Amino acid sequence: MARRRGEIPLLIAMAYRAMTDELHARLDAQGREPLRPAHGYTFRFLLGHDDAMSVDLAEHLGVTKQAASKIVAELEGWGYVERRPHPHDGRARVVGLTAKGLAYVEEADRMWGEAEDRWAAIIGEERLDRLHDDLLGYVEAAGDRAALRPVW
Amino acid sequence: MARRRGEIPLLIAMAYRAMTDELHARLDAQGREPLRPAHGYTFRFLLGHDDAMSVDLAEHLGVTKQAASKIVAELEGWGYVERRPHPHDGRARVVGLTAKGLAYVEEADRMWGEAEDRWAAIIGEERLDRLHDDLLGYVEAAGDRAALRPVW
DNA sequence: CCATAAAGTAAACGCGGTTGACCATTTCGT
DNA sequence: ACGAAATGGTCAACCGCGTTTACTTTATGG
Repeated sequence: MARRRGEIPLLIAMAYRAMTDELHARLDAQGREPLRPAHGYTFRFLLGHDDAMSVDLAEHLGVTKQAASKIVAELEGWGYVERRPHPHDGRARVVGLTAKGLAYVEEADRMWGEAEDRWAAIIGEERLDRLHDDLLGYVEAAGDRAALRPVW
Repeated sequence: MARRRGEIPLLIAMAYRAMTDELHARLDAQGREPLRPAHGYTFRFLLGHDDAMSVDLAEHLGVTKQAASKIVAELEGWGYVERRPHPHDGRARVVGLTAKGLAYVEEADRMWGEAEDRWAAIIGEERLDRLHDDLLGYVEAAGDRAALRPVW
């Protein structure tokens, strides 16, 4: 297919939009709390950082520590995360996923997996593998810029 | 490379984030008005819809007509778009890009093109072509869900 | 030790969207 | 053709979610 220069970023934006749309439609149908992308990104961050503090989350999401603190408080109220005192630092609190939070991530992964399957049905598994590698190549080259965080 | 199921959507999110980040950093450096992604999406929509009304833009962006109207008013104030009375409908106003608006889209396309070039340097032109086709395949299958609009 | 930095909290504000009410014009049903 | 409903647009009030500003408490390092 002919490719106009500069078209790929637009396609990425559209694909991203379509996929998140689909996920959130399914989440709504489950009658969950109104989770936003920032919440999902929070869960993923906590998964990979065992003794994370609010301030670490703030840096990862690219927001102020107050905003991160609000997000954590909200998620704590819903039972997705919990805060414990930091073992060595009296000022700090450690944020961690609860069983409910972990279950959400697994559920989301299943849904993303299904989206992938539908994609695979269109272009095939091998091309999906290459797509994965190509995306990974770009993301790794982008470094910190490619953090998993909200767009605006 | 090994691929975890459900990983691709996350990579798309990261790639999207990295690319928009890069574009907006460049726009800031140009000393432009503080254009947001919704503005860019507005320009693209106007490009493809010659006699669009605010209400059409609202539907495209997935916001209320009041919000779309605010966006148009703001862009009009900055000189990127103009509003003219609708030829056949006394209630309506037709929104169109000005020369400045058109120039912005061309500038953005150049920047996206450069982002593509850097990507091509990593994975090669042929793979970029396939990436384009694969993304297009997904986006076309997603239909209306894959509109070019903000994510949340 | 004491000055500075760092984690967290609280309150006021601001931006960008929605909701609700309304006007003017157009379209539709009978 | 005429009245009712629908449509494009605007205005004002509100609200969610982030920032700014200010402060408290605990660590850290000359």
